[in-house]
Amino acid sequence: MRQDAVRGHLDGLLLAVLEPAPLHGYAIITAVQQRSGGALELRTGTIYPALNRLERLGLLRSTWEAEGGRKRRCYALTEAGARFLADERTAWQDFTAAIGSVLNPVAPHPHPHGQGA
Amino acid sequence: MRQDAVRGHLDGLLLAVLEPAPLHGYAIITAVQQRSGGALELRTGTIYPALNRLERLGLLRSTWEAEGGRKRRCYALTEAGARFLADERTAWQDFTAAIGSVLNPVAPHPHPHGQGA
DNA sequence: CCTCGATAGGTAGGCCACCAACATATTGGG
DNA sequence: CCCAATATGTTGGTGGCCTACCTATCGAGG
Repeated sequence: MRQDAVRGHLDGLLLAVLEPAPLHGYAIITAVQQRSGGALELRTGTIYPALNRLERLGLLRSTWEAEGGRKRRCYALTEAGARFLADERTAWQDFTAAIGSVLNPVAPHPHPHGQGA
Repeated sequence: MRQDAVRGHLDGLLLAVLEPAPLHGYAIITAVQQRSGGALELRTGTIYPALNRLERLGLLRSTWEAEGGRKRRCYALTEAGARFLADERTAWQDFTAAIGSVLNPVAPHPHPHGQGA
């Protein structure tokens, strides 16, 4: 799959994987990969700027945690983030419905006994 | 809806509306608009370059037709175009499945009485 | 001890598909 | 005559994701 295809839907993906529990960046990548059955492989250059942006927007909140001597930046969904995620889910459904109805239109009456297709 | 959202799916949309019958550019715009229930409004600056590209790729074939004194360039799906459209439909399903499974994961069994999972 | 792969976080620059704006021409109604 | 709708295109800009790169820690193996 073209990785570029996530364009416009990245924010929703990030917020969605953070919904059950906070995660750090590296874990977000693997979570998206696993949830999508390996289809989506986000890059660090993609998610870190996005996570910063989402935090600036108040949709995420990050805290530094120490796992051993290693530092992790853990991202958690805020209430605004949860609301935004709900909107993104609605937008996603509208989007797929729109594209889908063009790509696979409902057949205009296949006509059981007409002078056929 | 962000028009930009069609990014990466435009080719499929164009081929799909040309599947039932050939259309000229202006009619393609209105066809996509109608089929999507008004959600998708493509611009001339979007579709004309795309149509030219698809013709160069051999997925479309165009013919100039005269409606009165007015000239129309009519685009028709080629066999290669029909095959490409089939691939695009498959890719669309894979894409929505991937994003969808991240955005709306199957709930891991709230489970009334088991130590599930 | 040193190296290497996995883990972890991050920046800089490039690409390209789509968009906004513009240009042109015909037809028909007010 | 002028304007809106129909009809086809081009040019330049933008923005979001990717490629490539950099730093650093930890554990395993040589």
